[in-house]
Amino acid sequence: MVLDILKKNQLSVTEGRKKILELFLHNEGALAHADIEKKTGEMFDRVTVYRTLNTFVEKGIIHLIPTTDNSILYALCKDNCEAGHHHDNHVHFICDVCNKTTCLDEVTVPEVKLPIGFTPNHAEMVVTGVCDDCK
Amino acid sequence: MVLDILKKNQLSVTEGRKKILELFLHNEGALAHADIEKKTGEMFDRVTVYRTLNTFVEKGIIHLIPTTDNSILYALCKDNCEAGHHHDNHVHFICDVCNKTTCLDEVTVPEVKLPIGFTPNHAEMVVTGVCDDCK
DNA sequence: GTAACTGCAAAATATTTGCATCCTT
DNA sequence: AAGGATGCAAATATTTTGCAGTTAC
Repeated sequence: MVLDILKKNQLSVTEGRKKILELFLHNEGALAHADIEKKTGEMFDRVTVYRTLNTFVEKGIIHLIPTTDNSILYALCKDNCEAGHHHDNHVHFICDVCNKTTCLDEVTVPEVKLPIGFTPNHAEMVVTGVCDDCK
Repeated sequence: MVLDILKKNQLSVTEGRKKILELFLHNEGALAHADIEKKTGEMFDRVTVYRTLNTFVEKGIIHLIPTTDNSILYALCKDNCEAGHHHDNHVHFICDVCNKTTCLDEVTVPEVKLPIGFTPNHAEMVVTGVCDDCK
């Protein structure tokens, strides 16, 4: 699985990439850079984590989730993402209690009617509240 | 106008707060910390800008706009915001060309049906594309 | 006069870059 | 073997904190 994804994206298979990609595959929900550092411990250099995450975003393996604090959240993209162009228009849910972010893959971002003159390209939606685990 | 807002929120009227609030009032769209520093020049200490923005957010004078890069964008709240609880559920638009962020006050965030177990509290929506100025 | 706000210095944190070395193909 | 990925060091950028001095009310 991990190998398939890396190869499909023409990335050489290294320990760091394998490990970080596994984290995303096993960990339902989104991860921040800090989460990944915590989960990988002393395994890799901090810089490697930065570079790996950037590479994954560029290739369309993971995508960015909008946040209001100044943090960057990453989550796995579903099948139909291509490099540089994502089609992941599903809603993201951030739990106020456990702070975990979940991709609601089955909930698509609704269309909205924009004022005259505005041409939409991509829409993101984030809902906060209480998640299934914390209810 | 500026004075009214500050007094209504029980904030003492200082040069920094007046100036920064004016920036938001005159500058349609959203501002990042860096924008404000640029526009105020050497007027205030960098730390004062940080503290002022935090104060404004706490009081509900401005609100945070979700972004996918790790930056914090601030925009004026409309009338019905209270300290600690915003009712600004309008859509934000970020232009791919000029990069300006606009509050689409007349476009409200649509409701979405969440999976069972999830209880919504607040929803944010960001649309990217080409704005009225750049079309 | 007192409480609150500011500026400065410094610490803590986060991110980027260059380069030599190592690993993948 | 060659190109790409990594680790380390260091430069940059960002944000927070403490404290003394100043200002608003």
